[in-house]
Amino acid sequence: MTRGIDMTQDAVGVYEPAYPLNLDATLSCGQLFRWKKGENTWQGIADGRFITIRQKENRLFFSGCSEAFLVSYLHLDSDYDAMVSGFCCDSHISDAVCRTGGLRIVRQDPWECLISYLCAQNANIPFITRMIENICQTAGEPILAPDKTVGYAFPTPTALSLLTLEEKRGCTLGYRAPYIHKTTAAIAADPEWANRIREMPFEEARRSLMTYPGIGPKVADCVLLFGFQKYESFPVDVWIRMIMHRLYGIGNPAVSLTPAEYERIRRFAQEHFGPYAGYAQEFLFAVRESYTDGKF
DNA sequence: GTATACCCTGACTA
DNA sequence: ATAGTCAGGGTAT
Repeated sequence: MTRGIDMTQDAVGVYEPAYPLNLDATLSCGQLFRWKKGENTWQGIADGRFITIRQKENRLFFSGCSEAFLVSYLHLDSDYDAMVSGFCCDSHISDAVCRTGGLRIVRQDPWECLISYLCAQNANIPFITRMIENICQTAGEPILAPDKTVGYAFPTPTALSLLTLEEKRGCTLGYRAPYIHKTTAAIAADPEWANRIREMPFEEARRSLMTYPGIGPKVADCVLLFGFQKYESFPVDVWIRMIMHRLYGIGNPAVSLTPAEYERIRRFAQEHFGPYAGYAQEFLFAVRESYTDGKF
């Protein structure tokens, strides 16, 4: 601003993170669904704006957002080494951290995060991406990128609540459509929902999220971790269960993931890794391909 | 409390 | 080519 440059629009900014960051790992690890990588540059829509980010050595070249937003979004305002050393309590997790150094849990918008992970149940990443894109095109505001291509912001709760159930089904949401329909209606009528949950202790926030239709333990844990920065959250999917069994002998991947089983695994992880268990989970997930050979 | 069928789509197999 | 199978999280019974 001081030099007449509008850093909130398409001017380019440069930022040198004070703590380690691996942008590729951060944006491609499956926590986000609206970023794609071009030549060397990541493009995405967040906070209702087109944003580009490129990492070169220890510098970030970005456009479309303020430096303050970038730092907050990528969680670059916290001491990485202090955080990571808190849960690097054994050789398995230390190995995963070394192999994916600089992975960050992005601060997502709670509302977008909640709907995204409601879509994510019983789906893979390409499918989830399609569902979210359909939602944005159907109910989101169009956004013109600097290169004149048109994208769509994630819709507000009100905008999404105005779609009929059938219009939501048209977004290839399948049986998730009624869940999203009801949950959206509840949230559109209750603007304070996120502030309330943010203030709650972890278990209470978790129970509160699980009262919304279609939100069970897994989706709730993802929303707490990615949308509310409750880093003790430890979402357990089939990958994490398999890894936890292999590395720590906890749980039994041969049977279906029952609620009791889910509970056992997450309690163990929260106890074992501590207040940043969710970060440990992301590192383990990031190296999951190492454990695909053989069966358990 | 716990097990099971079902919801829907896409990817894979026969 | 097309039918059948399966993965995946939440819910109702």
